[in-house]
Amino acid sequence: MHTDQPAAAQETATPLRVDAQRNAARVLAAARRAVAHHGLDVSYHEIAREAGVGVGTVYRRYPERDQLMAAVLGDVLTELIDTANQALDSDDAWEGFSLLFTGLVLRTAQNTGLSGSLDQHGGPAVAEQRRQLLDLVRKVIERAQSHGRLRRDLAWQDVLRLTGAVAVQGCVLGLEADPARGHQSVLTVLLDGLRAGG
Amino acid sequence: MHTDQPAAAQETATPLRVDAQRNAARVLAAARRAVAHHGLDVSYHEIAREAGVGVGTVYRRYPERDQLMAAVLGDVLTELIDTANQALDSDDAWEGFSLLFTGLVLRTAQNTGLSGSLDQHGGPAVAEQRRQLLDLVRKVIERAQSHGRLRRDLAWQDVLRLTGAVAVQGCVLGLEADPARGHQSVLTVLLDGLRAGG
Amino acid sequence: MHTDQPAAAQETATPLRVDAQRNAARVLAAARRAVAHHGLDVSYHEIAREAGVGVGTVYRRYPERDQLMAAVLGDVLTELIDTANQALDSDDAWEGFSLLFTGLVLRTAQNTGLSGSLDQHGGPAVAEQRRQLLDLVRKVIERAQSHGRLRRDLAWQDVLRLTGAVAVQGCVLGLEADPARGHQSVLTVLLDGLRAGG
Amino acid sequence: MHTDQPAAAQETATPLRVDAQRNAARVLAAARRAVAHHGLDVSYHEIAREAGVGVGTVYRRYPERDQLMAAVLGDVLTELIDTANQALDSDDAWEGFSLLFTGLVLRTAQNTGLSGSLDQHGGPAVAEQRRQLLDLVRKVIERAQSHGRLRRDLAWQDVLRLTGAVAVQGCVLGLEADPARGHQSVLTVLLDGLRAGG
DNA sequence: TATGAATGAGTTTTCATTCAT
DNA sequence: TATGAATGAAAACTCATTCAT
Repeated sequence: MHTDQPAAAQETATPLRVDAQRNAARVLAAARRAVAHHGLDVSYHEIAREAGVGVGTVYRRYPERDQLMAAVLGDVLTELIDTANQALDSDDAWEGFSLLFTGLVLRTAQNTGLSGSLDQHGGPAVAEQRRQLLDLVRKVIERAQSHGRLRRDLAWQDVLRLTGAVAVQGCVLGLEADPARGHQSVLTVLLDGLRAGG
Repeated sequence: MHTDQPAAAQETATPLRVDAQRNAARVLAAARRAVAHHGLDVSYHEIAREAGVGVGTVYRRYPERDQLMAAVLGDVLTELIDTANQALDSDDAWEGFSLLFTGLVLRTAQNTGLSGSLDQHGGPAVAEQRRQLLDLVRKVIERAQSHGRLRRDLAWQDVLRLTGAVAVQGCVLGLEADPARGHQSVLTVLLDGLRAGG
Repeated sequence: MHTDQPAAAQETATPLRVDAQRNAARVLAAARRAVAHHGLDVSYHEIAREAGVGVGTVYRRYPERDQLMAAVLGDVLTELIDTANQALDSDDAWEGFSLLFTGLVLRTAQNTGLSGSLDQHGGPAVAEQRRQLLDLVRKVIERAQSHGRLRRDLAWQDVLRLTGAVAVQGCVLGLEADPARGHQSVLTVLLDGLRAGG
Repeated sequence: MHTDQPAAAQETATPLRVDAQRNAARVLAAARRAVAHHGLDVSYHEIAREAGVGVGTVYRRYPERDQLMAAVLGDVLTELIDTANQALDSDDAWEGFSLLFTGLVLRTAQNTGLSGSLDQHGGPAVAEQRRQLLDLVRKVIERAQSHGRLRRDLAWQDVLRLTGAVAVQGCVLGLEADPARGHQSVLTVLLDGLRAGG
């Protein structure tokens, strides 16, 4: 959980800030959980209840809904960027790719629909993170392709699209979700389908 | 679009029904479009506007929101059952499977989230259709597996889970949707990953 | 039940009229029952159901709600005018008065709230009936007073006001209605209170 | 007007409640007025307008219509119970009775129809108040009867029934209401009719 | 600064009235 | 002429957002 602690220039701030900081973190965490459970349309009341604070507190921290969602997304992106960097550091191009791909699939599954409306809004910070992540992803993919480990008949965007594979599992058919097994088998098929010579 | 025209034996029924029938079909079609565009939470007013009728008409037909959603789902299921039957009729087990799988993926993409709440509600008719479709799907999958065309290390439910693959494309990364290409490349990878010996 | 058979100049009307006439009577009777049960705000749908016809039929007969209520009131007034005439024919002034008063009380009890809005609307026919009845009532009351049988410290309007005595029995206290006994004891007290020398 | 100020031991309660308390009282008072004017079917918007608050506030206080009506009735009952207690304290049995009876008649006139649906609903608090009031009323009546001041040929329930006497004045005849005189003359007759030896 | 009561726009729902059949 | 489906205005109700405490 990465809170958006802006800069390091507030040493002399009021001591109250300790409380505030704790609350901010609580709200963000609650928001991630709430979004995961109820989707993008969670009410502020729901988030407030989840965080154990009043609605007003959530509004004080995030006056605009976009800001809150951007924070949630930013939190996810930060984690993904970490993963992508690790992937790029990996000696084996395929291993790196599959590590990243797995991460993307899993995060996506938890944050269905998130970002939809954040394409336009969401602020420059998130946009920058997104650009950064996409750049890393492209590099990981192209490295795997140039090493002959990842099929080349796909644009890197197509690979990214497969990321949503487990987002809504058999939704129309009302298949009961089985996260544990489900994700694994789905990933196996996807990676087999993506591997060069597959 | 399959309207719920009960039986074909009502030539002598009240003439009133002509209008009603037309409207019922219009409402259902509008509901499908509205749900596809605006998600499960479309307002009745939106559906009415889309159908070109008054709100009251939608309410007369579907006093409970669940009933309406069940009808929409039922409509989708009917189409899928048709596809599944065709798939089973196909001489080639793999061809049949890929036909059905493609259909499932595409329908799922259009109806993300639908059915979620219909597991509980939705009525026995929808439940029956669901059971029927799942049975067909299982048969198509097992036939392809027994013919050695579909990898055997997957339960049929896992195959079904892959169905959601294109539901939310690269959602967390806010990749612009490119339906035309997107679906095709995703399907290629999925089918390659699923084919026996993949 | 007195239907509003307008004039006698329709001997050559279409034979369909038999049906219509029957329906008109049914609707009026249903309206009286419906008003008695549900109050002045009964829905046309309720009346139609009670009458066993479609709503449209009720509307054809009474396009305006006032017309329907006026018809119901007219029906009641006709009966009361009959009673008032009998009262005036009675040899004994007190007996006549108490006969009429009893009738008024009982009718009123069944038609609570009726007429409220008909003061303004309701049409000239009802207004005429009302004038006629009030005139008769006044005569009956004044005769009883001049005969020394009815207390003289009351205006005839005050007597009329007592008519509502049983309209809403102990309404605020939610006393279960006991029509049979209730009306009788209430009437006894009222008549005792009204009798000269009471 | 008795607001439901629970106890008098909350001096140290949250200061928030000051506003809320004021609004609660305002809403209840407005509801009484609104019900008196427009009947039991007043819309929540009307009550809100009358109270000078938003609809939401009325809903927050009374999520169910029954609750609101129960509160209104409870308010009336509280007043009547006060009156009944005073009546019982009176030295003169007849004076006490007529005081209470007058109060009942007047309140009833203002709250016609109220309570009807509250027989079933309304909650245990209202039921208890009702029981309490009925008990007091019975006592007042029986005391007046045992003192030979109130006619004995009436059950106490019959006396109560006379309470509705002015609820709907001359309703069927559309007599213009004249509250000032009307109530007085009606009461005179009723009390004369009720007095022992009347 | 945190709280949750208040607000009112927007949605859901009902039902009086019209009108095609 | 009778019917009841369709209509849409108005009532009931929810909930995102504000703001007094």
